[in-house]
Amino acid sequence: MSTSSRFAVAVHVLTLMAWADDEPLKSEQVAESVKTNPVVIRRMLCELAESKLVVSQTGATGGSKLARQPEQITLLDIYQAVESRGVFSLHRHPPNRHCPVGVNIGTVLNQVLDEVDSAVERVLANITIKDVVSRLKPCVSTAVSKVSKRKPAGKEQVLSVRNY
Amino acid sequence: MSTSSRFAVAVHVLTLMAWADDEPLKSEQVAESVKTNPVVIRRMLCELAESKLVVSQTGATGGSKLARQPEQITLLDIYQAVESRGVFSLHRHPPNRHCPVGVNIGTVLNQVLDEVDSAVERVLANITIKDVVSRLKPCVSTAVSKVSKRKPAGKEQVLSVRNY
DNA sequence: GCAACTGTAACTATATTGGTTACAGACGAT
DNA sequence: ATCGTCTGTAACCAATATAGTTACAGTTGC
Repeated sequence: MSTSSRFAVAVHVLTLMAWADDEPLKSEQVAESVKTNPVVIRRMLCELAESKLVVSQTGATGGSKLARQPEQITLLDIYQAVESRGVFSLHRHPPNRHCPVGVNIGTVLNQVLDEVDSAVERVLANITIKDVVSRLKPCVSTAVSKVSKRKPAGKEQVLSVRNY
Repeated sequence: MSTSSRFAVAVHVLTLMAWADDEPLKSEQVAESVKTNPVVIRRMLCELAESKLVVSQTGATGGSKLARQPEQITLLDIYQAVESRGVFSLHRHPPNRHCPVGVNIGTVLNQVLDEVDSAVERVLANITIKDVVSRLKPCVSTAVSKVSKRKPAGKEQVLSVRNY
């Protein structure tokens, strides 16, 4: 699966706005944090605006901010706004209609893929942008303050294979 | 997300083999059902063989068949064999390390993506190739036999938006 | 030995995403 | 009113991933 980073970037963008706390952000500023081109950000902001997750203002002193409170925006909202398709796809071209498996495998696969999508959506529906900001803050406090309030790191927490 | 059809095709292939019931299938035959090139199938069969899901024999009268019973092969096995990466990706390039959000959003996103992957895996782990074959058979019986044994279709079952 | 397979490399074609340039239109400041 | 600074959007290019194709060496049964 060649997954896109659209969801990751969208969460990043909305988190920035929650962080900025109602102060409108310019696409330039957002792009700087995401390290990409402002146009890429504006494109994504348009999609997010269509889904009523952000509001933008044109003109000088313009910018974008959240359309709702951070606790009222779930990751599912974001996922549906920027990831058009489900987690998996079916065959690029339909299989052989004259094969008993080929003619019906699509139906069964669709059932499976729907189950998978539902599972994904259940997870994402339970996390809000406010949650993301909360999860972010402990990291930031250790990064910013000299005297960390966190427990002095017993076992190093390995988060994931996925890395930058 | 540009999802690949690798998982769908792999399930299709293993379902064919379960259907064939221990009779080795040639890549040519499989390709005909999937409607693709035999080499594409052989490539996939190599991956599936590495994960010990199928066994192949070279030479004349060669072919491939399941390495285990259909009820001992889960869709998770297949998923892990052919889809290297998780459901989502992080940013293509790491975000700005000098931004409090940018520097730590990856950590939080990894947590979320791990939760999503786990949810997907829980679903797939509970479906075997035997289940797929079972789900397939009612469709085939209606397609093949003139007199369907199924209830005379009250409400048409809408399965999914996803279609061929 | 021969015919029919698999395994695999090398290449092309296609699709999707991300990045870039360019510019029209909105809007606040002066 | 016009000017500078934004957004919105089109058009295009680059990078990447997958699928499809051709070709051929190696294996195996007859």
